[in-house]
Amino acid sequence: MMKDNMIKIFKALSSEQRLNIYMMLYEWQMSSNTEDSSFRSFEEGMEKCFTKACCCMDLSKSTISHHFKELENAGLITCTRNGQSFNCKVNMETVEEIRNFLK
Amino acid sequence: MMKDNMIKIFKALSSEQRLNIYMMLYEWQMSSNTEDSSFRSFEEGMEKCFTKACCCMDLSKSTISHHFKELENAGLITCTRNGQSFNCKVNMETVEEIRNFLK
DNA sequence: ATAATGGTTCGATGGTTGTAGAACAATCAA
DNA sequence: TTGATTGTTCTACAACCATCGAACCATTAT
Repeated sequence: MMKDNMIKIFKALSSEQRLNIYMMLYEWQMSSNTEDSSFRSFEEGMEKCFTKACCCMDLSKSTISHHFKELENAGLITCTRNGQSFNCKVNMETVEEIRNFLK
Repeated sequence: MMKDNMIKIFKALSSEQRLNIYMMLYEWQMSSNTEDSSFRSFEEGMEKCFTKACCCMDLSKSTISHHFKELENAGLITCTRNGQSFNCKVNMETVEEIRNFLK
């Protein structure tokens, strides 16, 4: 993993709000994997995570949109449009690369 | 590990210069462990790392001092005064805690 | 005592970032 | 078609941050 990427990643996780979003996504993803989600493949990712995030957090839509883009740009999550909203999934490979970077 | 600590840590590592310093310290520490350092205990840490950092980086002393403090404040390194200069060591426990935070 | 060395602290400054709101675009429902 | 829902983009602003130089403090050497 290039150093510049690591900087982007650390920067993305260094904002309280972004870390909140990331942790929420992480936990939603974990729990949705054990719940009844047999109709939805893992690849599709969590549904309506933007909307859910907006409900949980006291921030404007534009700000939350901005934060999602930062997380995506850092490679921490991947978002795929699905009609009006989008689905989103945490990139476990990136998490693993951070762990490796830290020896 | 508290979330607030993680934010501090990520913030500390999200600056290019600070990440440079941290990586230098890390590598100095690793190499000094395998070299002839039989007279110096591990606990004492790397000697004159501030001076060494000043030589390697094109930044003013005050800026480098500031960055060292940020790394120390985040718990990533520990500095102990030794006369005029100080010794410094990377906190491996903190690295391990980041790895654990990332599942 | 005086000077030199190694870091720290302070104040200023320019750049970056987090945030909101308004206007917009795209999709869906009636 | 019209209106509602979901999210994006733009502009603006305040807060924060990286950086420097100067003045400073503490330790060591002369």
